[in-house]
Amino acid sequence: MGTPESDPAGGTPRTRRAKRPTMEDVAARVGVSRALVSVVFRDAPGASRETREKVLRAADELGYRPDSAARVLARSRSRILGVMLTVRNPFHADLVEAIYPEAEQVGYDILLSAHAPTRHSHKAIEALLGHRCEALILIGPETDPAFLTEVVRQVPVVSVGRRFPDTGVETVHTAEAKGVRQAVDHLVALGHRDIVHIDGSRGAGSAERRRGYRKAMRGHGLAEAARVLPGDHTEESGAAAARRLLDEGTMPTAVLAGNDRCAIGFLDAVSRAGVHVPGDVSLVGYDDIPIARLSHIELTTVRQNVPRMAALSVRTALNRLEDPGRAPQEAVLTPELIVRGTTAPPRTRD
Amino acid sequence: MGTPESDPAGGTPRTRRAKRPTMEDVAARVGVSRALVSVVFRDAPGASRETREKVLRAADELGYRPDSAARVLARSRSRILGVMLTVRNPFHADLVEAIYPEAEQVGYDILLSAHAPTRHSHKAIEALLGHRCEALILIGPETDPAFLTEVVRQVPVVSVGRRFPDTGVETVHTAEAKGVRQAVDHLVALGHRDIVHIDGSRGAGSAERRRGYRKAMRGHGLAEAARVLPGDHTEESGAAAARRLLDEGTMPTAVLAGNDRCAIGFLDAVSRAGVHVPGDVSLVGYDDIPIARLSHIELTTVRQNVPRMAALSVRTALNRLEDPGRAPQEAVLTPELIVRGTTAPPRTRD
DNA sequence: ATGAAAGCGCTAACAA
DNA sequence: TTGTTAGCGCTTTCAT
Repeated sequence: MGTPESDPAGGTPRTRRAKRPTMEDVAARVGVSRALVSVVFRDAPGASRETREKVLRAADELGYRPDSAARVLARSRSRILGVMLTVRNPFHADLVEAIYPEAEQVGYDILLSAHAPTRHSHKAIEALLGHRCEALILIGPETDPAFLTEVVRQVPVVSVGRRFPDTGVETVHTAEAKGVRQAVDHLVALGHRDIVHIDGSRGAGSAERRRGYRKAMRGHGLAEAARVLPGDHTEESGAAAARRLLDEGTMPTAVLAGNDRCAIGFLDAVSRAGVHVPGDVSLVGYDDIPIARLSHIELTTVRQNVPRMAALSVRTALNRLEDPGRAPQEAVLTPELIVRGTTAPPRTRD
Repeated sequence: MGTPESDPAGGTPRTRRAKRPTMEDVAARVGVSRALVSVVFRDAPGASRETREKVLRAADELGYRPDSAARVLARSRSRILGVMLTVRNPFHADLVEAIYPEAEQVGYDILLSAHAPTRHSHKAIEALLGHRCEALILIGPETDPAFLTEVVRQVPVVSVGRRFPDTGVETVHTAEAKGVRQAVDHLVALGHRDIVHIDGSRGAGSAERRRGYRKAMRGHGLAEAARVLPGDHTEESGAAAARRLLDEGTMPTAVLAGNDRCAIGFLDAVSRAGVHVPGDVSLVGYDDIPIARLSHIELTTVRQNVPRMAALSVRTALNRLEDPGRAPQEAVLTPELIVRGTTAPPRTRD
C-alpha cells in the first residue's frame, strides 16, 4: 500500500519512479532466500507449495516482474527466438501471429525485429544477435547470402519462403510449383487456354512460381500460349499489368497473379475499367491473405499453410539447436488451391 | 583465422557453436583492459585514436558484438524504448518505420512487441516492461485504462492515436474533427449535400471522427442529412456498408469512410456492382495509407502526419523521462486533406 | 526444502 | 589515457 517515495505537490496523476523491485525484495518480504524465489519463478522443482504461494503473493503485492536482461545474462541459454519480418507485409503478420503461441508452447520468448526501408535487414539481424537469440527465424528475407553465411556460423537460421542454397540456412517454404500447377489445372479444366502469369520478380517464391507456371502450361500443351508479364508483389504492379493488357487489347481469359496483393491490384484496375471478373477474365492469386476472402473480393487463390509454416519454423530452429551438426533441413509444405469467386469458364466467343 | 573448435566430420556446411567472444576476449587480444574496450564501444571519451582503431579491428576479427543483456543490466538506464503495435495494421507499420530513425537519433534502441489476436496487449506490454524499457510507445492501443494506469506508475507511456484521460498516459494524435471537417467542406464545396459517414466503432480516433462529422454537417446546415452507418476499420465493413446502401437504394452522393481500409472495401464493392466512383458516388478515406495513392485507387483521403507523430512520440517519451513530475502532455497534429481521384461534383439529377 | 556463493558480460566511478 | 573494482538482477551448482 502506498508508494515508498514521497508524493510531492499532488495534482499530477502521480509521480512514478518507484524503484523497480527485485527478487531480493520479494525474498526479504517473505523471509526466504533469493534462490528460492528464483526457483518459484522458474517453476523449477524444489519449493514447497506453501512457499510458492507466499512468494507469488509477495511478488504480486510488490509489483515484482522478473528482469529479462538479468535473466538472459545469468542463463546459459536465453530461450529467445529472434524473428525478423517486414512490418508492412500482411503475410508476414500472419506468420508472426502464428509463431507466438508456437514458441510459447516450447518455452521460448520471441524477439521481433523489423526490416523496413528505413532499416536494413542486416541491422535487424544484428539487433537480434545482440540480444543473444538462440536462433533466428527470418521471414521472406531479402538478405544477401554472404551475410547469412556469416550469421549461420553463430546461430541456427531458418528462412521462411526463400531458399539459400549452400549457406547452411534452414528453409521452410511452400511447394510453389505444385500450387501454381493446381491453379493452372483448375483454369484449364474450366476451359481456359489463354492464361497469363504476372511475375513477382525478386519476391519470395516467385522464381519457383514462374517456372511452375511454364511447366504447367507445357504439361497442358499450352507452351506456346504461355505469357509472363513483368511485375512484383505489390498492388501497383497488378494494376499496371491490367492497364497494359487493357491498352494493348491483349487481355487473356485468365490471369495468374504473382501473389494476392498483385491480384487485388489487377482486380481493382479492371473492375474500374468495366471489365468483369470472372465474367470477362478469371483471376487467381497466391497466399490467401485475409483480404482475399472478403465477401466482395472472393479471390480464388493458392493458400500457403501458415500454421504449419509457423510450427515448422520453430521446430526446425529447435532441432538444429539440439543437433548442431546435422545438415540444414528444407521443409516443403503443400499448398492448397482455394476456389472462390474470381474464376469461371471463359466467356464463349460471340 | 579458422574456427577455434575442431570441425568434426566435414560435409555439413559448418558446425557452429564457436563460443561468443566477450569484451574480455577483445581486450586480451589488444592487450588492454576491458574497461577501455567498453569506452571504445560506447563512444565515450577517454581512449586514444590509436587504441580505438586497434580495439575495433580486433573486435571485427573476433566477430565480437556487444551483449545487449549485459549492457542493459549494467547500465542504470537501458536506453530502450518499447513499441507496441498491431502487427497487421499498415498504419502502424508506417509509424514503426518512422520511429526507428527517430529513436536512433537520440541514442535509443527500439524493442517491438506485437499485439495480435493470439497475444493480448497486456502480454505485449508486460514483455516490454520485463526488458526494462525506459518508456513505452503504444500504437493505437485497445488496452483497458485501468491496466495502463498501473503501467504509468512504472514508466512513461505514450499512446498514439487514442486518448486515455486521467490515466497519466501521454497522447499523440491527430485533430480528427479538423480532418473530418476538411473532408466535409471539400465535399460540400463540390456540391454534395447527401453525405454518409461509415463509422469506425472502437477504432482509434473514430469517436472523434463521428462527432466531427456531425458537427461539420451541422455547420453546413446539413444536420438533417447526416447519416452514420455502423462499421469498423476493416475493408469488410466498407463493403458491407456499400451492399446495404445498394440494396436499400439509399446510396448517397458522397461517403466519408471511417478509415482508408473501410473506404477501399467500399470502393471495391461498389465498383464490382457497376457503380462508379466518383461518377456515381464520391468517396473520402482517412489515414492515407500507402495503398490509397495507388494509381488505380487514387483515394481522396485525410492524411495523418506520420513523420511528426513518430517524432513527437519519441520526444514526448523522452521529455517525460527527463521531467517525471510534469503533467501528461497531449500533442495534437493537424491533418491534411489529400484530394485525389475519388471525389467529384455529384451527378446532376436526370 | 532451503540457503550461500560464484558468476553471466557489461558499465561507471574511481585511481593511477 | 588507462586500469581496478564494484555492482546490475538473476541462475545455478553445491552445501546444509
